[in-house]
Amino acid sequence: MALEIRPSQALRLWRQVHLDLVQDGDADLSARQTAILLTIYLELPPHTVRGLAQQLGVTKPVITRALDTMGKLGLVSRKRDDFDRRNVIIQRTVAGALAVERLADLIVQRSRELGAG
Amino acid sequence: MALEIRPSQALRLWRQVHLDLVQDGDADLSARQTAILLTIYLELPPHTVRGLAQQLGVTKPVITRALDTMGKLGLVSRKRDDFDRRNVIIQRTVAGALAVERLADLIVQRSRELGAG
DNA sequence: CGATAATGATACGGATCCGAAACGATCAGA
DNA sequence: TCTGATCGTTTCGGATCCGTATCATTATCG
Repeated sequence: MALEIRPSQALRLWRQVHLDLVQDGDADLSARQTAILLTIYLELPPHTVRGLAQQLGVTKPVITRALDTMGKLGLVSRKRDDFDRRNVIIQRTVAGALAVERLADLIVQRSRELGAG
Repeated sequence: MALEIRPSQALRLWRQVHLDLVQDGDADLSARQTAILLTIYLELPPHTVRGLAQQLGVTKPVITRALDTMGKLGLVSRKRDDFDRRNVIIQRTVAGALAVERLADLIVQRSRELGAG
């Protein structure tokens, strides 16, 4: 079930999708923000600041700031953990789910357009 | 010759490669910088500031700044066009070619590890 | 020559991000 | 209770980036 892709195809796919993301006018996320967003939407909850920091190998303030930014964009939301009020649970949103879905469709579409390369 | 990939696979690939890029410690490039870098290394030269700005749909200072940053990282270099000294020709470098090659290998490797998803 | 156009770089104010350190709030255990 | 650990946030100085506007240099053409 492994995906068969050649290096030149991989690069063209990577370039084209990034071009689309830049041109779509949506606030383009940094690599870190992208990794955080997709981790939240692909991995099993619950997600915490500390957990995300560990998975990404970055410090906690990086996560806090990324959540601030993506929260303003409506891509994620935060909620105190009622069982341990030190924790913050990061939650998905409708807008975030839609954005992730759009990204998936974009990658799929651009990969279909790849030639033999 | 189209690449068969499902949305969930696309997202897992996107996430994993971004995780790798963040963790590799290399200065992670923005979406714009990535698009610029790959355009320089995939499209036929010569590349100019103006041409890149048009292809990306951004303003010229964005390109100038990105070239400053990537120049410091050794990923690209600049050279005056001797036939029209208003132009600046953006050139590839050995370090840049290596970085692009590493990115390609990373994508290929991670795509091989995808399950049926 | 002189006027106009084109190119890439720079100045500017504002926004964002970084890592390190410190902080307040909360929990756990003696 | 109270001491220490844990959690997420905030602060700090410094760096980067943004878009707009402007700049110096160079080319083009009358």
